[in-house]
Amino acid sequence: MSSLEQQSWQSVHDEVLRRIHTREWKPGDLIPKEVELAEQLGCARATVNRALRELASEGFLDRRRKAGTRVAAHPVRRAKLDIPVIRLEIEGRGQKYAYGLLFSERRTPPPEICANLGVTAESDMLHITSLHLADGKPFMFEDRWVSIAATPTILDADLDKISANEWLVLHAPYTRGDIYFSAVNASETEAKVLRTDPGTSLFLMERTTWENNTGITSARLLFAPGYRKHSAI
Amino acid sequence: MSSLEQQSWQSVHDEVLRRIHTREWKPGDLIPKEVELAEQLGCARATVNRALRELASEGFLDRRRKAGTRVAAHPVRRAKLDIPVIRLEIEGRGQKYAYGLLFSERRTPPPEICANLGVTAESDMLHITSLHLADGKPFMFEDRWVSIAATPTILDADLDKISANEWLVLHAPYTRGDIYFSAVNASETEAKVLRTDPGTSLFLMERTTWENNTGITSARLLFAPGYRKHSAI
DNA sequence: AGAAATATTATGTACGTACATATTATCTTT
DNA sequence: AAAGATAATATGTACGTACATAATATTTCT
Repeated sequence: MSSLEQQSWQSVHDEVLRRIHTREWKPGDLIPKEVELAEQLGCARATVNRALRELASEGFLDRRRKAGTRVAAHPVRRAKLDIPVIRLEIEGRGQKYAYGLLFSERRTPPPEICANLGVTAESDMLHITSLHLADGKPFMFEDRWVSIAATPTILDADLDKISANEWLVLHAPYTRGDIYFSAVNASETEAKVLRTDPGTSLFLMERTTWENNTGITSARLLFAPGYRKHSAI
Repeated sequence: MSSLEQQSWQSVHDEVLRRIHTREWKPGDLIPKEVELAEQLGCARATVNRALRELASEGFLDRRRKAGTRVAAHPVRRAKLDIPVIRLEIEGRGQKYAYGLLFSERRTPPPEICANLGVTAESDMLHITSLHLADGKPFMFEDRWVSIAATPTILDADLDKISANEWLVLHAPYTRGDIYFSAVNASETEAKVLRTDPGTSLFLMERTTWENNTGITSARLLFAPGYRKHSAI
């Protein structure tokens, strides 16, 4: 509002957000163009541009060349979800992390894994199941398939010492990934591993990652009862 | 790598990411400073700055003034989760949206809501339960508390026509919010509303929002069996 | 030697200019 | 009037310069 001296892109960001919040600019409204705002607020267009770009990426504004900038008609909130290595997630809660490899086998994948990763049924893959513990209690059950063609060095990794989860993050960065969150009833075996009862509701995270259209790994992460994933917005 | 003519911040972004992916720069490594990179890649420092800033916000780099820029030692993936209005989520799937108000009452909140929103037990609040349907089938059961002090105009809203979910997004923008994702077993009443069996595993989203430390609303969104929340990464 | 003051440095940001690009608006042609 | 070509325009981005800021490194003081 006051066009005093130095303006930072943060202050422009906050001022625009204030006008949206107070409904001075309503959803769907066309807001002044960058040059006008810069003049109003007493700063350079680059500064306004940075602020508006930020607000657009946060979902508050819709911007299009020539058409101008509008307040988002249907504000879509973009939650930022941190997906850290499981060890760090557990240690971040102040709990002691432990890990146990349950099973590891080199074989060809079942149909659903082929479909997920886009590989053939004859692919050379590593199938690993493991359990992550927090303060000695089962925390997460990991069932993972890794393409050996995409990451041959995983055969040298000592998966008794370091989890596939962590090894992959450090040695096989990916370019693209998918995550699905859902809820499932524990099967007999899942319940046994996680020391709970069959039928208990469990939080499931399914992750698939690619490096330039080459499927790397597909994992099914099943969390112990009571797990909650948090996100600020 | 080739320091030819025009360079865009995107190309710098991709080149740096390539060096991280190929482990030319390993986790923890200090990378060249902005001026050096700009020289190497044949562009202005501002361009390098934009690219590195982006990579830092994506979690690939850690940057500190004077200390320089390092490849993130523990890559934390930041998934971006879109939280649209339920109506749009359903329509986006190509299904027909419908909505029914189950219950609406003006009363004082129970202790857990007070704790969530940071309000007193004598607060004037609106308690609303409703059902969102996709193609005529129950999709999501919403149990919501709204602070009347924070948003008095909600008393004028016709909550038979527009859901509280959608009304609040359009009329009560918030500055801060929390989301928790988890899995729960359906209770008797929840199962009845969502037309499933008690004990079925359900995906739960708990949202609380504030406007400058004033609690606005706290909602419990319970999704029908089979629901999966997707996120690209 | 240890503490405090000072210099150094890499990132952070602001500004003005210039040009690119996507889209809309306008004008021409048929 | 419909279709196609052309002009106009708001955002997108690149660059160079200048200065701010935070953190580290160095020097000075006790």
